[in-house]
Amino acid sequence: MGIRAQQKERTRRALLDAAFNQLSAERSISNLSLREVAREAGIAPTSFYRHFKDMEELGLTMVDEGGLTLRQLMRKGRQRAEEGGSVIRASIETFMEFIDSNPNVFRLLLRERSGTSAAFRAAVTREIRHFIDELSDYLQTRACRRPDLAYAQAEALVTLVFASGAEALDLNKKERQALAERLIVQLKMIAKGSEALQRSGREPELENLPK
Amino acid sequence: MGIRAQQKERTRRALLDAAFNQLSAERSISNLSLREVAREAGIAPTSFYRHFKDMEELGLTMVDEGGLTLRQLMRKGRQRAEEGGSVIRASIETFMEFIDSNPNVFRLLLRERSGTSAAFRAAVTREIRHFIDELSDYLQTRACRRPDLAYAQAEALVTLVFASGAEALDLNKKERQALAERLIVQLKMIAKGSEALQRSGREPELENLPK
DNA sequence: TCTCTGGGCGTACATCTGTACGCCATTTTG
DNA sequence: CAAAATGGCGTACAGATGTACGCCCAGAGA
Repeated sequence: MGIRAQQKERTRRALLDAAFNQLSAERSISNLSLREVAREAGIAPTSFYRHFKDMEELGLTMVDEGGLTLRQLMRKGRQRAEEGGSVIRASIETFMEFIDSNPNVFRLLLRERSGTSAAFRAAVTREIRHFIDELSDYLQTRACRRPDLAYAQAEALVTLVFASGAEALDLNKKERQALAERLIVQLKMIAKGSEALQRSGREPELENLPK
Repeated sequence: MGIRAQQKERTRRALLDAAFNQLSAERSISNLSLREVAREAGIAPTSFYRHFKDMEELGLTMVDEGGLTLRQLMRKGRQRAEEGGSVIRASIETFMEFIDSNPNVFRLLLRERSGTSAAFRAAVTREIRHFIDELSDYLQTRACRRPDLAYAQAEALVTLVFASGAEALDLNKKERQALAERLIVQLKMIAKGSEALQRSGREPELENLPK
């Protein structure tokens, strides 16, 4: 890569890093200012346009990167889990660690999911659907769930875990512990309930089974 | 009430109405401007301060009113339900009607729950906890759940219903239908799972029962 | 080597924001 | 009836924001 393109990529990163850096509990993408981001990145405000057309474009990139970060982390967590232990429990732990170590990235996803930009909302929704789909596949192959049940179950699991993560953001350690335990109970409910529904739904179809 | 206080209350309402009016899918509380709200309410910008110290204070009032609206509606829905039919199903229907007829109020609650103001987040969380508590009581008295199970179950139900509502905002009628059916399945899972957990948890304590 | 491209800069401008200050007019209070 | 209180207004200001325009100069390409 040319020396020119290299430098360009560098300042682009600087912009993204500056933007991520300015996120906090009190500051979301929509109240970032072009000028302030440029300032922290060490370039003139007008130079911003050499890299992004808009703050909206910057934001979309951030959402994508945030989603990617989370997805990669979960992939690792799943690997770690398959070396022994419950995949679901390992996933939750990984997810909670993510929230703990990247709270602002999680806040980003959380907020933009219901934010004022349809493009952002769609991007986050897409990201979450990835999770649901992967989990749904897992439930189909490992727990032998019917596709529709698997999807509904996966969606419920992800929804509850995500909501717990959101709530955890404002809690202290002790309260988080209680929250986590409640979450486990809720996931168990879903697991047991799904099992029950699967059984009750299967019998009428027995006569139609192949072989 | 004095003629003076009456007029004051009127413009206060005008401010709140103007603010609610400016909410939309693309516009949240945090991008309302004092000047614009005052303009739509028909008063000078500086007169705003005669009613609210801040836009923050206006916002908090809006959150409270939004929560109240929802709570009142759900109360009505529950009454309607007790005249026959499943309370849970009726609650869901009422909730979905609320989202359908007051989408911006729902968006308000949804957004501020993860917004940038701790006070707003707390207010919405308080509002949601009302629901959970009421539902939890219902489950304890009507379905004889243990308190901890009842609370976990109620929380899960509310979380899922709320999440479905949020998702519904961006969907067309057909997609909403599929979403609603999935939601029913998920709520059934939780009901059955909770039942199972209650049974499995009760037996070891049988010998300690009074009487 | 010479030319061209493009990242970065500074200046400049129009627009919007919140809000401090002081005045007026009417209601309320004494 | 006089005095105080108060909702509302207009003016004014300082600061911030996005962005149009034009210049410069280092690297890319011929």
